[in-house]
This record gives sequence, structure tokens and C-alpha cells, in this order.
Amino acid sequence: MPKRGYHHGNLRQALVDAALELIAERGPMGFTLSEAAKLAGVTPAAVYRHFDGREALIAEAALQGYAIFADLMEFAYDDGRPTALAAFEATGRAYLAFARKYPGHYVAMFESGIPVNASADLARAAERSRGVLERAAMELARHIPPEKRPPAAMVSAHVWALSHGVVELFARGAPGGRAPYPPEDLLETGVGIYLRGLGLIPPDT
Amino acid sequence: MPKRGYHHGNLRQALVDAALELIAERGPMGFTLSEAAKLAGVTPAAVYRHFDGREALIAEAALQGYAIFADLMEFAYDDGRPTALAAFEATGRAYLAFARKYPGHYVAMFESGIPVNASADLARAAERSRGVLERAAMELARHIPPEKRPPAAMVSAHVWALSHGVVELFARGAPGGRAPYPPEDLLETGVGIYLRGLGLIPPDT
DNA sequence: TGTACATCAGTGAACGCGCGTTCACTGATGTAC
DNA sequence: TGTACATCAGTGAACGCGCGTTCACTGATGTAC
Repeated sequence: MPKRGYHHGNLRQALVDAALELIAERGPMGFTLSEAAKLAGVTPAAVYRHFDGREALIAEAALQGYAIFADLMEFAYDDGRPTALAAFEATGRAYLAFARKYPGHYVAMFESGIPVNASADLARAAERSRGVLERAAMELARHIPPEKRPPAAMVSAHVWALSHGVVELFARGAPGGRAPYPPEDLLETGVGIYLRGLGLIPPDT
Repeated sequence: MPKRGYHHGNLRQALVDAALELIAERGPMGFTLSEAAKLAGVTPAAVYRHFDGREALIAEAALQGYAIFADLMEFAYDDGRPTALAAFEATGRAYLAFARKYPGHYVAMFESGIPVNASADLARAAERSRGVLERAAMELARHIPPEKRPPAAMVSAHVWALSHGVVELFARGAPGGRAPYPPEDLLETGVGIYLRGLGLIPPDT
């Protein structure tokens, strides 16, 4: 829709997209409201028709990110098919894929310092995405004898932390020098060893 | 040493300390050169006697961080005593302890976007700290039968990623809501399960 | 011990700049008749 | 189909502010004799 001229057509979303681009490029603190406006082809003052300010703009970006993220995770989990184990691993891979494909959203969600309870919508969206990973962990844990079964919330926290660490350290500019292995491999092998530790994969495969 | 008056005495370090405080409080992008100068009780122009600019100041903070970090890791590793396993676990704990005790340094090192190869000194300091974890992983791996032994660099990357993820997600403001478990416990259990997966801890303990 | 002088760390005024935010406005779009 | 009017998204000028950076300077400290 090449709506040009005085009225923009869909400035609200254009501003979010501009913010995402700038966030991905320069970090959550590395851009200004005016830059986002300029990138969207609009005067800084126009932003105030749609957002209360910079914070609100980032919050909207994070919100959209959580929605996409949750959808992706749910799709990958696929209600636990074909097996709880395979579905769990797919969820981990989806995490990394999301971080790769939507770097702006990822940073807005996890590095912008925006608290999840900044708004009810945001809290709900974040809760939904966390829920998928936790459900995957819970289904998986059912295959462990109860007396040595760690809480599902703990398992999902472990995998989440490992995934996040891989993204931050090895899937980006990488502060620790270049990545020794492709991030995908690192996550795959890491989760594999972890699942062996839980007794969910036979030790000799 | 209450040196007051026209000359500061040790402005260079005072500026680094001020920067660290501001970084810990507001993130690597959340402070200005002028603020750091003011916090050190000095005119913005005075900064240029000691640093080329904001970047150089942060780089110095990161450099000092890497030095402390490497020392801490080496101390915790203690040349593999009492056992390779115990020393490895101690190293992981030291990682978390460092992040807790030196938040400004930690952020300057891993979240400021300063590339490690910004200077030779920085690269060397970063290399030294990474070396400790890698050596710990290598010693540990010697207890695994060679044919199923993952490369030491991979093991250390796994543990590093897990530690970093725990720090970022659960040891701070925490984007995913409040931490479900204390970060120390999360790392301890996570590493424990991982080491079981490597066959380094018997599966029934 | 005292005096003259060199050194140099930090001052303070100045600059140009881009920021966030406000405001009355303008002109494109949609609707009623 | 045409005309009059209401709506409202985006303009552009204006503001005060704090930033980074420069510069000639000042005054504390150290040293030579």
C-alpha cells in the first residue's frame, strides 16, 4: 500500500519497526526517539500521536516480540509430538531460531531493562511464552522416576539459561572472541548432555 | 589519603570507579562522560587528561574486570585441588560470585558491546580468564573415556553459557519475572545434572 | 632553609549540536445531505 | 454527483537542556640551587 503524502497510513507499526531495526543495530539504549521517527520518515512530534514516549515504544516492541516468541515456541512444541523428548528439543531450537531471526525483538524483550510487569498485556504475553517451555519440561519430567525428578520449573530455568547464554555469548558480536562452535551445535550438544544427566537419554548414545 | 583541593591525587581510578558505579546502576549506555566526571567530583574536561573519551573509560573498566575475574577464577580453581571435579564446580561458583560482587565490571565486560580485541591488553586479560575455565574443563574431561569425550572447549562453552544465562535471567532485575530459585542453586543443580550427563558423577547420587 | 622556576592536573567559559516535548497549524480523508 | 463540514494525523517552529569537546588559564606540587 504505497500511501504517501501527508498521512502515513500505518505510522504506529512503522515506528515499531524502525525501533526494532535500531535496537538490533545499536542496542536498546543506542537510539533516540527522533532517530526512530526519522527512520519512519516522519517528524519527531508525530510519535506522540501514538506513543507516550521512548519507553512506551520499546515496550510495544517487546510486547510484539513476546507474542511472536510464544507462537513460535508453541508451534515447535506441537503439543508434545512426536515424543515429549523430541518436542522438548525442538522448543530449545526454536528459542535460538527466534533470537536469530528477530534480534530486535529479542533485545527489546531481554536486554532493554523493561520490566515485564510494566503493563498487564506485557506480563500476560511473557507468561504465555514461559508457560510453553515449562509445560514441555513438565511432560518430559514425567519420564523420570518421581523420587529423583527435579521440579519442572527448575528444568525449564536451566534450559532457558543455557539457551540465553548461548545466544548472548556466541550468537552475536561475542565478547569472548569468536564462537568456538556454531551456536546451534553448542545448544544441541549442551541440551543433549543435560538430558542424559536427567536419565532421559541412555548414556551410551 | 584525603587529598583535597585543586589536585585530585588519583583521578584516573576515581573516574573508573565512578563509571563502574553508574554502569552497575543504569547499564553501559545509561551514563554520560559528564556524569562520571561529576560523580568523581571533577569537571568534564578533566577526564580528557586521562582518557580519550567515554569508550576508553569503559574499556579500562572492562580491563580491570577481566583481571579481577581471572584472579578469582584461578583462585577458585586452585590448580585442580582437591579433585578435578570439585575444582571445576568451584570455578562455576566463582563465576556467579564475581557477577554478584562486581556488577559494574561484569556489565562492562559482557554487555557493553566493547569488542575484546579493542586493545591488546584487553584481549590478553580476556584470554587469561577464559583459559582458566578451559583448563578446568580439560582436566575434568580426562576422566571421561576418550571415545565419548567432548572437546574441552565445548564443555567450557556450555558451562560458561549456563552461568551467563543464570546471571542475566535470574540474578538481576530479571525480565522473566522473579527468579523461581536462587541463582546459586540454579547453577549448582544445572551443572550437577550436566556433569551426570558427562558420566562424571554417578547417576544415582 | 629559602627562593625561583618548571611541570602539569584540573578549571571554567565557550561552542555547536541533537535531544525530548509543546503548540498552534494545515491539509488529507471520510461522511452527511 | 457535488458540496460543506468534521475529524484527526502529521507539520514545523520553538523552547530549554545537557551533552562532548576545545582552549587558554591557574594554582598546587616538586625540584634545583
